[in-house]
Amino acid sequence: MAEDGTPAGTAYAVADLVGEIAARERADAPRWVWASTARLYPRLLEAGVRVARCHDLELVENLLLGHAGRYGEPRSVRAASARLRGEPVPPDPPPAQEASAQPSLFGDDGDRASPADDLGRIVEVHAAQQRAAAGLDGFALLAAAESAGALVAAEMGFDGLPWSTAEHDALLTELLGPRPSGGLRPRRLQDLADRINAAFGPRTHVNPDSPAQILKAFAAAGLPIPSTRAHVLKGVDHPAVPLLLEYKELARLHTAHGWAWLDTWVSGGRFRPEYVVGGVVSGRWATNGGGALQIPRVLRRAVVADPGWCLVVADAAQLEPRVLAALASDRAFTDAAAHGDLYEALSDAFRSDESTGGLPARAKAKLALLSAMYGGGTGEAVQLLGVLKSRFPDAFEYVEAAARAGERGRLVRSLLGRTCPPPSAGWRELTLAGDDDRDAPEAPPGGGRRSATAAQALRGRGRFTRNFVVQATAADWALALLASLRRRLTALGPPRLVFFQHDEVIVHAPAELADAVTEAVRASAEEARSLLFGATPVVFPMEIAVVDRYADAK
DNA sequence: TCTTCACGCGCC
DNA sequence: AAAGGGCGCGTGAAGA
Repeated sequence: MAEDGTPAGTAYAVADLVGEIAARERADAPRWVWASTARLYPRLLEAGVRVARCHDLELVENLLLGHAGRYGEPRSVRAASARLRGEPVPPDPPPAQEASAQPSLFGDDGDRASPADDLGRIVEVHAAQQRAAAGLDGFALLAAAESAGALVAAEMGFDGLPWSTAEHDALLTELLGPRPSGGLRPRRLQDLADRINAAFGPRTHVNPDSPAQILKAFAAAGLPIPSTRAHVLKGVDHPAVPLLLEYKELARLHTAHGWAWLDTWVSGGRFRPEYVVGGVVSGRWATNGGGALQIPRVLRRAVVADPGWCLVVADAAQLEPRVLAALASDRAFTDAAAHGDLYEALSDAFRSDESTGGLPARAKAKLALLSAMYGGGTGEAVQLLGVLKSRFPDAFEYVEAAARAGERGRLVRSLLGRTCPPPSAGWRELTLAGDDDRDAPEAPPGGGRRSATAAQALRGRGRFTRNFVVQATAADWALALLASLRRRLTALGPPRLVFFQHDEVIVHAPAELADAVTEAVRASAEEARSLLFGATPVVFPMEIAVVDRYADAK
């Protein structure tokens, strides 16, 4: 359904739906209203059709449900319609079923309903969503940005990230040895495994892939350790330790991003992951398969532009603390965030403090900020948080308030209204947090001290909501950037968004358009800033590199 | 045998 | 006083 042009809900039959959509798009580029971009848009892309704008009913329904504290309820058009009519709400079809069924292009379930029924529900649900969004500050922008993100995600999955199989294979061979046949370990890994066994003595046999066996072997050697995490191993004096550390690093590369990964995920010189918009409650994207958001740095040399093309790699510098500055409107903090290196600008506040060891002032500022946003703070960070609190009280209070809200079982939201899930029933029971109005969480009604488990649950929820307001607003900003950049790139023609990872984008573009793309990225960052924060003095600088290969960007 | 879990590590 | 957010993935080990 097109949002404008044809009167809403007027059904007319067409012989060639994809062709009709292409024609309408060329004629007046409406905002297409459909059930699910993820299910429907790939079919248009296959047919060579791209659209400028859409309204994704399921994604928006999900945002609205979350805002209402009904996170996780069915989001299909059918379910949304049933809610409006007060009818029983059907569960969402499982993803597997979605994949195997051939859905109608616009509706969410074409096999039982007539197209007219589908259309009726779409019109009804769309109208209800628009009414709901109009009453919520920022929500219309959020809905548009989420929908635009869905278009970007489908397009990036379709276009793929330029990937050199030869470079990838060469890297693996350098680090691991030649590709082994069968399920054998690569030579270098087998070599390390043998030496690890030798280091533990003739009577011990360990599989270095088994944490349990490693723990036993260290215990037998008189060196009990709590886990086999790398930072724990680093503190142990034993000849097997350096070998194990090297083994773990290489084994990780082999299992997660080795030849099997290459065979599975790269074809035709492109890595094509499936991005999942709205896959993370904070608004960050997730991916299905391929681990697109966890590509190890060492593999970035395999991301190579086509001949005559370049990669414009852009990331938002220090995005989350800048978001906090703009959210909190902390005078001293926004001044620091008004230009250049935020941590450096904050350093003065931490420089005079000699009692916290040898960390440079910039590192102290960074540690304090991260602790405030993540809810961390052990040892040195406790003291640095104190500095933050006294020098930047509003910024400090902003995240503290979010943490308190979380501990009381309340919901917190991003700037545009993306809302965290409510705590589980188990959490409420454990923490006696059913009473949202009580104001002293550490002194529960009923007298006795709260159990250690309950205290831990409270703190965990506080950390979550503390981080949520910043991470989710950063995701708001990134989505706005993406939507703006997509529009600008369309105007340029060939350049394509090929990668997006929380605060970083890669555009694949003809070399002669590198400057134009760079300018488009800067303009998009600026547009995202003013869309979210209006006239804030906080800047969101982009670090942009034009390179042939991703590895050369930093 | 299949499923689920904990672990450990990659990215932001 | 202590307090570390969000994910995906492959592995070995335990449970059904």
